[in-house]
Amino acid sequence: MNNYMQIHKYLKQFDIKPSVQRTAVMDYLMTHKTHPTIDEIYSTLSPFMPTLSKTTIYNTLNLFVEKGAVLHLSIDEKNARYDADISNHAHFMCKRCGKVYDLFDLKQELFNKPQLKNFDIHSVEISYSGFCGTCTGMN
Amino acid sequence: MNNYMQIHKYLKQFDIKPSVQRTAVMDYLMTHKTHPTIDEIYSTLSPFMPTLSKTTIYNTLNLFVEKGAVLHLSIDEKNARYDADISNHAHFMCKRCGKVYDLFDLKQELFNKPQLKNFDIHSVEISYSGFCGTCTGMN
DNA sequence: TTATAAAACTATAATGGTTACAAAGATAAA
DNA sequence: TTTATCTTTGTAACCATTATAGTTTTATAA
Ligand SMILES: [Mn+2]
Ligand SMILES: [Mn+2]
Ligand SMILES: [Zn+2]
Ligand SMILES: [Zn+2]
Repeated sequence: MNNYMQIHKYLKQFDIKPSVQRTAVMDYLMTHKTHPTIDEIYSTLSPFMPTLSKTTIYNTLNLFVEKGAVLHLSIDEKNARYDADISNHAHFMCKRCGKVYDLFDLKQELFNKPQLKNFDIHSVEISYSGFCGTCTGMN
Repeated sequence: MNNYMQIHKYLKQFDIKPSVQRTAVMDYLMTHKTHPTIDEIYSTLSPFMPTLSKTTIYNTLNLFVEKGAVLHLSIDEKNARYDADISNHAHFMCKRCGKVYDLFDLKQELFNKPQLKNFDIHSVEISYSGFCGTCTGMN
């Protein structure tokens, strides 16, 4: 209940009207920091909201990204992934298990490069890929 | 002629048999440093090779990427883009005109980060997006 | 409250880039 | 030349995403 209030407040900060569906999606993103796909979000929420449509998940996430409330990640070639952590940080995707990991925050330096002088930068994405420690037995 | 010899040599370095089609695609990539899409490559080559199939362009580029002879860029959400420059460098894509620009080489530092200790890194991609100088009249 | 308009949601169809598949063609070995 | 292997080709299938149109919900105001 308190949680819903917080999410409503958060959505309003980005000029997003907090419908039931939107609140549920944002709630999911905030409590699952796994950079989920549309299908993962839909599959989890659908049993609790039987009339939920996958199109709504698409619409909702497109709106969130447009309003700047969540990040869209291109690191996974197969499916778009979404991140409620809108800070600038790098990601790693494991090609074996498919998990997407947070790595480190991007330094301001990356935005001050002289080569960027004539570009109006809207966003930056740093994507590593390879095998994670769990998959290689490295840790 | 000399050019073909060079391309053949280059392909063989990556263990790729230099067929006519493969040679033409690599030639295209080397002389057009625009990070082209499959369609751009196909549209340009097709008139000169009437029997050319778009599937061959797909097969060829998948092979090149697999063998490490070219880079696959994910910066463009709509279409895959390819780069014969296999050095580690950052890219910018203009959301208005669609051009993909080379920016700067990635520093070794990006591979030595302590947060990467437990990851087996195969590749890194740094993608900026926004508006380019030509589109904003900035230059 | 009731009427009306706007916004959001839903189901389905369409789109389009990419891959799967099987047949035809080219190359290399025997 | 025969045979096997590799490459190319055309078509069909796949599948994530978007477009569309109808329905439901929410907001506005009479
Ligand atoms: Mn993240
Ligand atoms: Mn490049
Ligand atoms: Zn893994
Ligand atoms: Zn531009």
